[in-house]
Amino acid sequence: MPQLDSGGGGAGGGDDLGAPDELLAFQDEGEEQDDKSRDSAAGPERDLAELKSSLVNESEGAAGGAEVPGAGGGARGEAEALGREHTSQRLFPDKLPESLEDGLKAPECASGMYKDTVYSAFNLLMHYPPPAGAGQHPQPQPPLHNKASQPAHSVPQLSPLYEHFSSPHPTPAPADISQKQVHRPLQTPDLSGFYSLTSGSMGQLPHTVSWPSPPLYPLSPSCGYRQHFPAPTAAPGAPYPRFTHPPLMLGSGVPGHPAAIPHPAIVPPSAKQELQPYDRSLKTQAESKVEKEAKKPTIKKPLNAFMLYMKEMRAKVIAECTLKESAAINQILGRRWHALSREEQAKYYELARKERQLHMQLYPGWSARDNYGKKKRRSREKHQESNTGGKRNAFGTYPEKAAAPAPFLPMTVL
DNA sequence: CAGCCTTTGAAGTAA
DNA sequence: TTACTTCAAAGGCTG
Repeated sequence: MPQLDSGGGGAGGGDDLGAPDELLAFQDEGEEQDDKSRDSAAGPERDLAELKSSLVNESEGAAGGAEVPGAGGGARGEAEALGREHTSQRLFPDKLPESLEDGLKAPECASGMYKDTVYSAFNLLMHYPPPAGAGQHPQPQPPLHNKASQPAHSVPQLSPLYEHFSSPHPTPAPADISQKQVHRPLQTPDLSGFYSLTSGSMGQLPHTVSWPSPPLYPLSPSCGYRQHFPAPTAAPGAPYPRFTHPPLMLGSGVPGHPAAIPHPAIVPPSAKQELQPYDRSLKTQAESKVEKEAKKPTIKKPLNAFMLYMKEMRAKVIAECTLKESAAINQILGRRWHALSREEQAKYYELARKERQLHMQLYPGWSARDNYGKKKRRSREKHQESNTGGKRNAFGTYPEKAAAPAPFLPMTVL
């Protein structure tokens, strides 16, 4: 389990999933609760569009610890400022305007959501499936995860890794995987099995997770409020919650095997990068080398706890709040994230930790640095603006606007 | 159509 | 060690 409550535990090496914030985020449970009730008291009648626009306006003006005006926003912000030491400078408590939350409480938002649970991803992980091709490996290694309840011969179930690693894009053939990915410890049955997936072939296997007992939900049907209410009304014994996964492919994952599929985190280069034969003939060797490099599929960063949470909850928020803009959804999810109980968050931290572990095993030579510069960056002006304008720094705090704007120069400008 | 927005966390770089 | 940047997901929006 994550070292969330140990206080001093943190030094777990690379495996330490306890980020600084991880602990701090839990420090004001009570305040959060209070916060929720206050939130709940806010009127649900506001128009969502208005809320969205107010979100923009307030986000722009909310830096520097200024209270965002809004229905009850001041009191809420105050409470959070008092209760959360690490977020005392943060924008997020105020960033999502009360109005937006209000809007999310609109009737269409309270339509019986949360019959699912945030537990799903974590529990799935806890039930990592034994790989279909596990038996084919000569040197079975100890499983990464507790699979006590999983019969080794059963049809592989999806792990959460599948969930978020599965890509809508066709997966490149293993042979295309760069040398780097390569040391992939494919002798590890667990891992090979985990990633022997292809999104294209998984569609027919919706996955349902069974739950011993329905938990209570910390979140209310309206967006972002904690309200313990009985969960799901699903019939006893029925799968709970239903957690549908991307389809699963039953390939072996063994290199060279026809069904072997690389890690879903591997993103094939855009087809646009493919060269026409004519063009190719014109390329110099050096250029070809560059092209070849460019063709290497990108190994994505493993998702962190919040990303996993977002991935799981996004659809619910979208359905519940009829929102589609990710920026707004992410704000809601950010609030919900902080509203989660310690235990609930811990599950995602644990899940993320396992993700990282698995990722490390799959791509021993991979570094986050590998992907640096692969995304187009914002302009320097944007960076400076955001750095002085309320965007959080590396520690999750938000610099005061009044603070002397230390001239910031990006490390690299591509 | 590439990049922005927006969130948190992990990991990288620079000083 | 500290301070900061970049990337991870996602989908509407924008220039």
